[in-house]
Amino acid sequence: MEVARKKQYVEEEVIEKAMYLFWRKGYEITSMQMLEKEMGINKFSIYASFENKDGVFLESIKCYKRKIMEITGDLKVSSGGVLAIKQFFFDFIEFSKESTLRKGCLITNAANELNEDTNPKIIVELSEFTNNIRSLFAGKLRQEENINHIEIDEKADYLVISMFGLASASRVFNDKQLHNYIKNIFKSM
Amino acid sequence: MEVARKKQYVEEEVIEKAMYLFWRKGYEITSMQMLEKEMGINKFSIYASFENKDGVFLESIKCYKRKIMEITGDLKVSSGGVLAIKQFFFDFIEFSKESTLRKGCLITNAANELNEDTNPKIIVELSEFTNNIRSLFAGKLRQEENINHIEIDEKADYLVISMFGLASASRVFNDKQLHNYIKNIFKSM
DNA sequence: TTCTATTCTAAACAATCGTTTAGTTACTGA
DNA sequence: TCAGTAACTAAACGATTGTTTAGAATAGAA
Repeated sequence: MEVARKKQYVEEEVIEKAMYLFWRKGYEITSMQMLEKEMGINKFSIYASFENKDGVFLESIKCYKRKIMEITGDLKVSSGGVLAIKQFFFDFIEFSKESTLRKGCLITNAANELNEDTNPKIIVELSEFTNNIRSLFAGKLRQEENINHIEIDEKADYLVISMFGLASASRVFNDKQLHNYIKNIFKSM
Repeated sequence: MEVARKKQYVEEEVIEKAMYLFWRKGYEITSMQMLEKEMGINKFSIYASFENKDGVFLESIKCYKRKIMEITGDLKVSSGGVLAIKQFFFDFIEFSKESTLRKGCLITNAANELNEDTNPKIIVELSEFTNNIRSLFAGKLRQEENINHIEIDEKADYLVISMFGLASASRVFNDKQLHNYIKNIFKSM
């Protein structure tokens, strides 16, 4: 492929802007027109770089995953067991904050928009995300001394669903309620 | 107002059909064209009875509330304290079942679709629903003997958010995971 | 039966949806 | 310097969005 005119944008940069738009508005409401304005590039360029709307969304999910991994980065190396997970929960709801309105979690929001016509590629991306979080939690739980190994999978599942619920609830409930919720999640752990 | 030609449909009946469509598809995806087909009446009749799309959705939410009240009806009269709430959680996820696909909760789904342009009337309807559930749970908790009265509000809040999370999670996780989740919710109660 | 009020059908409305394309601009290798 | 190629702008595509409207059908009152 020969070199001609250079791209006037960096794909990693414009997809981050798209990601935040999808996050705030949701998949359905977000239109190509809005993406055009938010990403600061022409529709032609969007289609050239990402194929179509679903392509932009898929890359947005991957971008979101990278952001989450920045938070969970500490989680992987540090010790702390269950308490480290609890701290991640607090970090996670702070991460979803935007002025007064909460955006929840891009993944959770997308999961709640699912229907029988949803692009299978998107479904795969979503379930991969929950699998990653699950094994991350399971790894942390194994640091605990007094834990039955059979219980680890169950507890990890419980924590993943709790986090899913927390993300969803964070769109409607206030800080005090959410902190109280986290406190209760870990009461039985 | 004089009587002329009679309505060929019952509003309570067609709104129930609309409610199930919104529940399955979500607010944004559901179009007037789809509503026309599902409700079995012409667009003109829909607008005559419910003003506009938001009007149909608002009535659908009220219809959904009535359905939920049928489940919680037992909850109000019977005793059983926390255990009664737990049973309601199980009933609730069964209620959201539809063949293999789960529809979650109409209210929760709508809450997850919220953005800064959402019709305020819809937001009011949603928060009223959570308030009703909260006071229902608080009433049940007061049946428990060994409970601090200051704790009741906190625990009721915790249960409401857990139910919200359960509804949201039920769209992605399987029966076994959800039952495990419910078990863990009540472990600390 | 005739008049009038209401509900029906069906077509049309402007606006927007996701996507494509024609034509211009900008860069590079020869 | 200039031909070749990729990226740009901007307009257009058909389909569908929520909403409205013109005209036919139907009912009860006079």
